Amino acid sequence: MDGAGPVSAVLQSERGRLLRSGTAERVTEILREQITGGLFAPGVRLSEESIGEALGVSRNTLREAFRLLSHEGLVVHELHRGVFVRVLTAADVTDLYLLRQVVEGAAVRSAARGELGTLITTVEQAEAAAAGRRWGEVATFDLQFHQELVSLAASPRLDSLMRRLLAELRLAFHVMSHPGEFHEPYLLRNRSLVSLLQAGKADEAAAELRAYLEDAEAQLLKAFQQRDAGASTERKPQHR
Amino acid sequence: MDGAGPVSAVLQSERGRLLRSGTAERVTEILREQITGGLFAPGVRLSEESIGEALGVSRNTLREAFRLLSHEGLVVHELHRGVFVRVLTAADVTDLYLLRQVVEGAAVRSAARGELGTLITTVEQAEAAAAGRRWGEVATFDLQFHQELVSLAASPRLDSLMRRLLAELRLAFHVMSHPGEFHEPYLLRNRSLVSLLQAGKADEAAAELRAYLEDAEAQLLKAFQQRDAGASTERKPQHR
DNA sequence: GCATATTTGTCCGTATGTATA
DNA sequence: CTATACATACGGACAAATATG
Repeated sequence: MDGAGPVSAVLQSERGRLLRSGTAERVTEILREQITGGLFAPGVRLSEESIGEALGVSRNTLREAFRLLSHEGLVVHELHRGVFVRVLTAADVTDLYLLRQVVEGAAVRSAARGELGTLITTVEQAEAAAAGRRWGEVATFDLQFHQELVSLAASPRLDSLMRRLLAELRLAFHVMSHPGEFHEPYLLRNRSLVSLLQAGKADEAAAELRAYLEDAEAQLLKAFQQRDAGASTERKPQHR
Repeated sequence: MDGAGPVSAVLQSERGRLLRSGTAERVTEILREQITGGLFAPGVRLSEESIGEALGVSRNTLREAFRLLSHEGLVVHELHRGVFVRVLTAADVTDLYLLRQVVEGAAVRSAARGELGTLITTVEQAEAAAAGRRWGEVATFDLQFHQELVSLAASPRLDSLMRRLLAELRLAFHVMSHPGEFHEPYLLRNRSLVSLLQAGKADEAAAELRAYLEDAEAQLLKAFQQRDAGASTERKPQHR
């Protein structure tokens, strides 16, 4: 056997030991990482039996994890059909970037000179990764930068909202041919954004952010248009 | 027996018939209504056995519903201790109103003259309820007004975010002696808000909204301070 | 501090209904 | 239309942690 797919047996080694945060939570984290990481392609059905067996958890526990992921929007639950990795549409991308504008915009305005140290560190890590052409790390640090940007607002709910937003966005990145390189041209803007924040120029920082988001959205939408244009001719059974 | 508490046996009559949206979803809706409606006091533990028996569902199904409610912030899941109705703090109130400012503010700005018809209707329903001193309806229509305000932004994610925000907020309202009357003084502001929107005066509408939120937050915080001040002397076992 | 009872966490087996080949 | 696969939901079981006396 062992044809369980991309699901690793991470849990197996820890099974039977004392559980710090509950099996369902850990299963949720693992699946979230697998989904946002692209190991499960959008539209793929997540079988209760195969995944449950691969992770060594019962279907009951797995279903609890599915409920959480469904609430986060990473999977879609269809009654009596199962859960499927979310397939984002162009409208979803537009909506996600509207949310980013609202959330990050508010954070920038309220973050006139907070603790910018971690922000600067992250920018430099991203630049170093880009210099080494490690695109995967570039993407990670870029997203981390914007997460930290929101954290300046010191709002727990904005933080978790942003975390979920970025998780969904990672689903969108996978429609592009080179998701990692996507982030590279925006590093300069991240840099100038922190400079403006350091100088206390909140309005200009907000404008810089808006430009960043508009360009990124446009670039993503272009990739989606290409995908949707080729979807009619190619055989890509969306799962039905 | 029948000492199952405030949980009605709504499900019982429908059991066995075809289920349109899954038992777990329906249990979630029922419990959400019971919690936000105040039938379960904040801090109360939701027993799997008693509630499962009262609703006529198995523990597994109930636990799926608990996961959803936990993700919405209405209940808190403590490992090996169970789920408890969320007890909001003053910091939570501040955070919730920060979110409201961000979300509703964005909606007002982007909603320069959308479809204001439903909004006006809701304002008038609220005013009629206030005239009849039906405070429960006043509260319902006031919240509905703000939900519809956000819907002007035409963003599915902002809509669901606002819905969850207001559900959490209803938890906060229950710390006041007369939660219903709380909303009455703000109806005039809702009215003037739509007038400003109709006139296309987006900036003034945003200012009116801000004043609304600041006053409401201050009033809520005052109630929380009274609660916290009396909490030390009275015996109110927070569940531990 | 200890022994006991209660409750949650997790798994398993199974019956039923729904969707799909 | 039938058959098969799978999700849905239930109920029982046991271990582990917590609450109680």
